[in-house]
Amino acid sequence: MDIQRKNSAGLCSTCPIRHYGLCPALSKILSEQFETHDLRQISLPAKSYLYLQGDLNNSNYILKEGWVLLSRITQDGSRQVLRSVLPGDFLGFQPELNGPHIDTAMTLSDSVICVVPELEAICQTHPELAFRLVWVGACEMILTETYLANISKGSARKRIAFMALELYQRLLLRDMNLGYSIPFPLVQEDIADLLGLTSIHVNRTLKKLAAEGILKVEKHRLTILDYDVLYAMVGSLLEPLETCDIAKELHPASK
Amino acid sequence: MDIQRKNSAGLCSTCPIRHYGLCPALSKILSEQFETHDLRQISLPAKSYLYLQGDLNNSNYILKEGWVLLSRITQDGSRQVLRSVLPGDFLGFQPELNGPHIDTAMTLSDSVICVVPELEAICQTHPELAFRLVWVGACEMILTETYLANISKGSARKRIAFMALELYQRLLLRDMNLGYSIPFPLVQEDIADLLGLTSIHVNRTLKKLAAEGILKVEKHRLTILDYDVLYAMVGSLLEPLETCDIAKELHPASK
DNA sequence: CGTAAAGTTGAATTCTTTCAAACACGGTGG
DNA sequence: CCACCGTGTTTGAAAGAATTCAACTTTACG
Repeated sequence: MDIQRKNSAGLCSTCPIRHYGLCPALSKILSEQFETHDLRQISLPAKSYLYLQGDLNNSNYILKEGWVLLSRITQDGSRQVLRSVLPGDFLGFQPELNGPHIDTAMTLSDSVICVVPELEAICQTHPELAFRLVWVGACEMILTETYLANISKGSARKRIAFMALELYQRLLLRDMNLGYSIPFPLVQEDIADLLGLTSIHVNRTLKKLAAEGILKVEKHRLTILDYDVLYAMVGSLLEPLETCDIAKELHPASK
Repeated sequence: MDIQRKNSAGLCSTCPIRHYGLCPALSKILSEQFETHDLRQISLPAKSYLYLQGDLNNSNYILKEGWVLLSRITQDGSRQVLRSVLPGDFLGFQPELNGPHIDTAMTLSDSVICVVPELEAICQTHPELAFRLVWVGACEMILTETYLANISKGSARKRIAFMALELYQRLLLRDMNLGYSIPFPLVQEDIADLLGLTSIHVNRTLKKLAAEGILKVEKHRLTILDYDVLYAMVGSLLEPLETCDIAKELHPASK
C-alpha cells in the first residue's frame, strides 16, 4: 500500500456549521456550544486524506464543504469504498474512540471539515445530543444496508442506477433547486470500488446507459437523462432511505 | 409476497436480561430499571416473525435466546438478509421510531426476546445509556460494513469462509468454551440470501469446502475443520470487528 | 508540450446463475 | 407400518455476467 498523505491540514476561522445534512441538530448544538470559541476547521484539497486506516490521531468531524469517501483497504490491496460523505454528514466515529481508525477518509474534491472535539464529553453535558447521534448512526446504517442489498443482488446496470439516484436524493435534501445534473467528483475507479465492480465494467455499463439515454457522466457531472427509467430500475430500494429525511430529525415527533 | 406470521407471541415472567452480546451495559441498566417490574418477554418458535417490513407496532428488543435474521424484501420478491442477530444483540431500532418497520425479523430457532419499552424516554433519564446506544450502533455498522466488503469483492468461497469465521467469533464472545463446532440454524437458502449468492451455488461451494477439509455444515451445526486456512482466506476482513469486543463496552476507558 | 491519469475497446477466461430434474429426510395421516 | 408430501439438498448442462489481460486513445495539468 503506497498511500501517502498528500496534503496537511490548514486552520480556518470560526465555524458557522451549516445546519443541513445528516446532523443539523448536532451541528446546531455544536455551533451554540462553540459560538464564542474558535472551532477548528480543516481545509483539504481534492484527493487528500483526512485520516488513514490505522491512524491514531482520532477525532470526529462534520463535513462542511466537499465530498469524501470512506474506504477500507483489504489485504490483497483492493479498496472497498464503504460510503460517500456529503456536506453536513458526520464522519470519524467508531467504537474505540481513541483506537486506530478502521477506515480511510479521502477527499474527492476540495473540502472543509469541522473538527468535533471531545464528543463523549459533549454528550454528557448535552444528553439530547447523544440520542441525536443514535439517530444519525441509524440513518448511516440504512444507507449502508441499502448499498449492501444493491451490491449483493444487482447487476452492474442496477448498481449504477442505484448509486445515481441515491446521490441525487441526498443532494436534493441539501439543495431543493438541484436540477437533474449534479456535481460528481468520482472517477470510474471510485465507482467501481463503491459498487464492487471493475472500472472496466463500469466503463462499459456507463457507455451503454448513456447510449440508451438514461444517464451520463462527463466532466465531473452526472446527469440523469431519464429519471423514470432509473426509478423503475431501483426505486423501491430507495424507500428505506426516505425515513432518514432531515425533517424527521428536526421534528421527530411529526412522524 | 406470501409471508405470514406463523405464530403469535407469548408472555413470560420477569426478565433477567443476560449481560452479554452487543449490549451488556444496556441490558444491565434495563434490568436495574425494571427489576421490580415484570418486563415483557416474547417467546417465538423457529421460523416465525417478530415483526414484518411495514408493520407499525414498533418496539425495540434484545434477543435473549435463539437466532434471528434481519432482512429486506425487494420489489422483485428476492430477499436480502441484512445481518444475523445473536443472543444479547439489540434489534428493532430505526430512525423513525414509530414509523413502519423497514426490515423483517425472522427467528431461525426457538427464541426468547425481551421488549424494551420507551427507549427514548429511558435515554432521557439515563444519559449514559444513549451514548451506549451510539456505541452499539457503531458496532452493528462495522459488522454490516464488513459484510459489504466481503460480498462486494469476494468469491463464493471467500464469502462463506468469512461468514463462518464471523459467526464463530461472535459466538466465542458469548461462550469462551465454544469448540470448533457451532450451532448453525441457517439453511442453504439463508446463507445464499445473506451472502448474495444462489442456494445452488452455496451448495456446490459448501460441498467443495467440505471435500477439502476446511469447513462442513450438517445437522444444523457448522464445523470449522481448518481454522488456519479459513483465517488465511478472510482473516484480515475480521480485524475491524475486533474493536467491537464486549470488554470494550464494559471498560471503555481501558482502550 | 510532455507526462501521468483517466477513459476506451476487444477477446478470452472464469465465475455464477438459470433451468431442470432427482434425491433424502422428517413428519403426517391413513 | 407404510405411503405420501413438503422442505431442503444435490447434480448436470447451458447460458449469462463480469473479470482479466493487453493495448490504445483521450484528457488533464504542470
